Amino acid sequence: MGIQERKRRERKRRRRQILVAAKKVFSIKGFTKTTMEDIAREAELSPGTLYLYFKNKDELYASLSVEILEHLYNKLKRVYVKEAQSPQRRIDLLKQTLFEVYEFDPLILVNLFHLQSSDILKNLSAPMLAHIRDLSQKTIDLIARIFEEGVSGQVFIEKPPQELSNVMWALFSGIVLWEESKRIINDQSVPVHPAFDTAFEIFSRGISR
Amino acid sequence: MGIQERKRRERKRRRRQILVAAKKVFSIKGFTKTTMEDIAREAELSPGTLYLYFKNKDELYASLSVEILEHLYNKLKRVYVKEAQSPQRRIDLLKQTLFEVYEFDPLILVNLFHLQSSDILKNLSAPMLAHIRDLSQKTIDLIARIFEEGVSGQVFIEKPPQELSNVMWALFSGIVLWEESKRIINDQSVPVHPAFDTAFEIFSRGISR
Amino acid sequence: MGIQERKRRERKRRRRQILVAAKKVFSIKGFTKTTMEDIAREAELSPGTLYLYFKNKDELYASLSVEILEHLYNKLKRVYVKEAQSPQRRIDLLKQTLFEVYEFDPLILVNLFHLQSSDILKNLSAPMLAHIRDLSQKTIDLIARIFEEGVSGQVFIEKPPQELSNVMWALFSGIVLWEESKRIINDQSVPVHPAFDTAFEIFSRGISR
Amino acid sequence: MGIQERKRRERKRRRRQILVAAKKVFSIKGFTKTTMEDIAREAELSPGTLYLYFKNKDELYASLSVEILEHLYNKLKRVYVKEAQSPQRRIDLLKQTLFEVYEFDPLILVNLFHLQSSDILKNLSAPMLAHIRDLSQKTIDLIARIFEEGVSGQVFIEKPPQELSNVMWALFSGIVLWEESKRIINDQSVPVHPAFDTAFEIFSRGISR
DNA sequence: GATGAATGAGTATTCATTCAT
DNA sequence: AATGAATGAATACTCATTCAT
Repeated sequence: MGIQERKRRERKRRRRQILVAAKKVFSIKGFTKTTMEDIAREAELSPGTLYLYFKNKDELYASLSVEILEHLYNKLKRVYVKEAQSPQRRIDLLKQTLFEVYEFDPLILVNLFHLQSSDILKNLSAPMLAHIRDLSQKTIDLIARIFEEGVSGQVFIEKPPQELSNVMWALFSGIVLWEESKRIINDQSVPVHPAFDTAFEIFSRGISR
Repeated sequence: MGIQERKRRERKRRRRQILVAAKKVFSIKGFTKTTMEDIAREAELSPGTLYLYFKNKDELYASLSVEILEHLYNKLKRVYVKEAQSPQRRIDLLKQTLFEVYEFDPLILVNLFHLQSSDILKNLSAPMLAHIRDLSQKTIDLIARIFEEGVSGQVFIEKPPQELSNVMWALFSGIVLWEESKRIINDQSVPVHPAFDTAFEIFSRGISR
Repeated sequence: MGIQERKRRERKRRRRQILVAAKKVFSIKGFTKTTMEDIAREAELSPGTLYLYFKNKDELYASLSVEILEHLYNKLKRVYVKEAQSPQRRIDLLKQTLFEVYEFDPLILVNLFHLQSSDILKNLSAPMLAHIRDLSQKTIDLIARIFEEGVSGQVFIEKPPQELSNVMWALFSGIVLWEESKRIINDQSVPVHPAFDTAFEIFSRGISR
Repeated sequence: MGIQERKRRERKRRRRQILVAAKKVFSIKGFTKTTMEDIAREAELSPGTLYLYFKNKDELYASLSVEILEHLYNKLKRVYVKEAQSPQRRIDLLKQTLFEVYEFDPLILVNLFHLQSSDILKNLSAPMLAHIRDLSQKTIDLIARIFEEGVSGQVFIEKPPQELSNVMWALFSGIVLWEESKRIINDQSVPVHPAFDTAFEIFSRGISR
């Protein structure tokens, strides 16, 4: 292992060290209330060092979400690549992958939504921004393709798009997600209401017996 | 109408004037970048006046979401109250109500998620906080009840809770919502991918043909 | 006196209060070592207040020089305007004016040189920058005209060097040097005004034909 | 040549390499905006190395001016030393020398003025400071002597103003101004050398008896 | 009630300087 | 000698909030 390689690894280790500290502090104090000094202290580094690895606070914050998105995308690629798999099997793997991501960071949704706010996006470097856009686009495409193939292979029923169904579904699920996020943030053991198991089905299908 | 009453109305009018201005500025500049002076200017009032009607910036921001939640809850109450209605009809009214709310403020989801962040919650007055908790609990209960009655009346199929299905569903829908929010924020007419119409169904039911 | 007028005066008084404090601290500690808090403390105001009257530290610094330039220009205008005066008399008044400026702020040359540095110029607002350029151009033009007319009218008479001539010569040449340094820094090919060839002679010798 | 000698030369070469880089970057970005890393990059060295050759940023900056002052002083010494030369010839050589310095660094006046600011002087090491004071004193003395002897020997003859006289005059007066500004800043009662009363006349007119 | 000038606490960011390798 | 990663002190500037009028 050359000296170059050793340095590269050392650098990666530091980056990780900072990200771990940042994730911890952000999830406790929230984005605004967290100071760069808080993170530095948690990482046992000086404030200045943080800026050797991340352009600014926003970019450090965004990097946390990017990490998970990358993980998700790479996992999904592997799900999709294996030719032999049936659409049904792919759905199962998709679910499993999503759950893994969730276990790694239960706040992923809250963070992604916050990342979306113009507050943060405007301070990111162009490459970082492009990377995020590209990554989320490819992830969405991949997920969509899994379902499309199921439909075209006639394994899944094709359901004609319903007027506004997506938006309404999004609103409905958003409200439930909001409940869910309260549970996560406050770390209370209040489960989502069980009635929603049925609700999701009905609402998204627009079907009843 | 007594002088007391006139004052009360005047006071309500001012409050509304501020909320309208706040909503406008917040949705353009985001929470952090919006200053109290921005809002004051938009409302054609002085900064000091804002504090006669709202305890602080966080409480002003939260009030916007509370307004919509109150609107949603009141609508849903009316949906539920009418005894004669069938569960199916109630679902339809629920969808319609949600869409109304969406039209009133497409950013509602983003705002609710932001409100959830500990950043803001910690600055709210106790009564305000209690009000929000109460309101969201009652709203969720109401929605749940609509589905429960459909199930107990055997109008809807009862679906046994699947292990983790809620969480996975939330993750999946969260990612799609994230896409949707990009569309709203950037005001582009990129619709959610049509494949998701089928995806929602499959994913939430865990069922295929 | 209306309320408007009273406010305008109050505002002007505050501005002056800040400038006086700034001049004092700057001349003791130099530009870089002086902090905005130093100035605020000296002016018995809070740091934030400084920014209600000056866009930033650079603009506050520049305003000090602008003030003197304005004073100089206005004095010189009066010198020039009185039609009946002889060129000789105008030279005397010019010397007197320069000496007044010197007495008001002996550091004027150093400040003008520093102001000239790209460090500061780049942070000034466009109007401020334009004002400075305009003011210095007009001042230089005015001085040049005084000598031109004396020469073309062939009215100077010889006199022995006067006491203080060095200081006055320094002030005069400093202004021309300032012009020259601008030329050097901006790499523009605007030569020093040719009238100064004669001006130097007359000014330094106190002699004319 | 011993190993000692080789090392000494190598050391000098590095020093020069740094000064060349520093001069280039300082003249582009100005003192404050130039970082030590900028200079290191330009010199193709590491930041740490700069500190092996210069105590700190201020001392590096000052060294640039010292270099030129040394050059000027050495040249002038040679002008003066040759006994046989006439005062007139000495004036010509003085002019020529000043112009050389000007060509080497047109920003010399600006730099000297900046060096004069208390900002920088306070950070210099005692020997460096003494060296600067000594050097400038001796340079001024030398120039003064040239004029004194010309006057006392009654040997100047009249000449018409020469091309470039403005620039040369500026250089000359700049040095005196620099002296004058030191006096002002340090509040010392060292008057400008009286010989300059005559010097100004001769130098600016290009005339002698 | 309304104002808006003044406040001053709070923080992201920079960069000269150091020192282990 | 040279490196350059790490340091951490230093500070301009912002803006939510207050309060005398």
